[in-house]
Amino acid sequence: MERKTVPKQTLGRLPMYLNFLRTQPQGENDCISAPVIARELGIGEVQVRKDLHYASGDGRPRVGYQTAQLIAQLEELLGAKHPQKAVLVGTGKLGKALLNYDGFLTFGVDIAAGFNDRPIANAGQKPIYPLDRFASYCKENDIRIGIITVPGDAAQSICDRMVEVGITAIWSFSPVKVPDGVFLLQENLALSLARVKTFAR
Amino acid sequence: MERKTVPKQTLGRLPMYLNFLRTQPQGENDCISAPVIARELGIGEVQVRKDLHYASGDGRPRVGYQTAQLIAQLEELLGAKHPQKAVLVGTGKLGKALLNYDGFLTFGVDIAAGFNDRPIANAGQKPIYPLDRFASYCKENDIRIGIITVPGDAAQSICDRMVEVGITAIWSFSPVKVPDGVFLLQENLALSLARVKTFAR
DNA sequence: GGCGAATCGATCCCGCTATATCGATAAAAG
DNA sequence: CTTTTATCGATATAGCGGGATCGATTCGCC
Repeated sequence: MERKTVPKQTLGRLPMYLNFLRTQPQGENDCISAPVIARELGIGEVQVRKDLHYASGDGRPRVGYQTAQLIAQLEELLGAKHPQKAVLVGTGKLGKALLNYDGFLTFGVDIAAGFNDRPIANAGQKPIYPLDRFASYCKENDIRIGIITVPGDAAQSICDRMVEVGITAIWSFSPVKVPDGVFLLQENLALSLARVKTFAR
Repeated sequence: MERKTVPKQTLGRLPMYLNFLRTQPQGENDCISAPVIARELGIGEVQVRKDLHYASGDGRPRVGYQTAQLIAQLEELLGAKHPQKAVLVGTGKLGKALLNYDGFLTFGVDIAAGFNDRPIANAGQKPIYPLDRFASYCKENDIRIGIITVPGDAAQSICDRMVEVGITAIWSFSPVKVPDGVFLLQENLALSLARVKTFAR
């Protein structure tokens, strides 16, 4: 199983498979087939096979893939066993919610610290530092992942600072733009809700 | 300007344009051109024209688009002109963050009230009611949109109650199942962050 | 009024992704 | 042992989105 370039879209779906598989009952040698996964997740059957082929490559006809093995392979490909540290800037309600959510670790991301322009007490376990320690902290800890949960007008400047200290993947809840070479997942909660609205009858 | 199917990717960028345009100074007849927008947002110039064409269709050569008119057209396309009420259940950190976020109104959704199983003070403007008033409130206000921000184990029962009172579109941050005829947008923040991580080098 | 510059909208092309199809294979059934 | 069936992996096809190009149009300037 050598490095073939995994399509971006596929890369985006792999965590979904992993998440689904983990919720499946697994006996010792339980197997699961692509059609089943496809039906559960509402994806095309062929699509699933193609995606999984990037991670596994050994499914058996008539039975599918060994669940436990497939999970392991997905975790390997996604690096879930090698957690990476992330920082979060903007510890308002949303920021705190993310900071204290413990579900990220199961996908190999550890939000190591939060930052805020004003000192704020944190009810949870993660430390919250003032913003002036941001750059030094990121460099010392070799941070590559940044999360932006500040109000819109401050987002871009935070984003720029992140890029400056070497962060290469950003998850932002406010609109920002990044230079080439930096990955950006733009979350738009308002738009999501707007989409929900269009289906309300 | 009649119905053409707007590509999903485009739909994702439209709020970005709207947001940007709203931050622009607008005199009476100020205009803005696609190349300018493209430069500001870091998008291809042609891309911008194509996207805007779905909403507007009347830009003038050498000047561009009338800013105010373009904003209005984008708002129209995004449905911001016909606000609809929604309810939110689960006023933890995430729930409160959404409840007090004022960006939803600009896209045509008004979260009218929050609900919680235990009485909780709200720092913001929106009321938070105990859960036993949920059904009556929804029926009295003809609510069609529900937001679920409760912990995973309680989500399904909340979801069922929503369906029961006539809610037809649900935005959930915990995994739930809905019957046919009810639209569900399943949000999974852990998955999103996992996706971000796969791009961090 | 005519010329040049800038921008729009339309068309074309390319690459990527999704879907459909097909042969191969392994388990199950008879 | 043979047949049937479900599933895999590979290949072919189609559709969509992104980028480039081009003629058309309008404003500024002479």
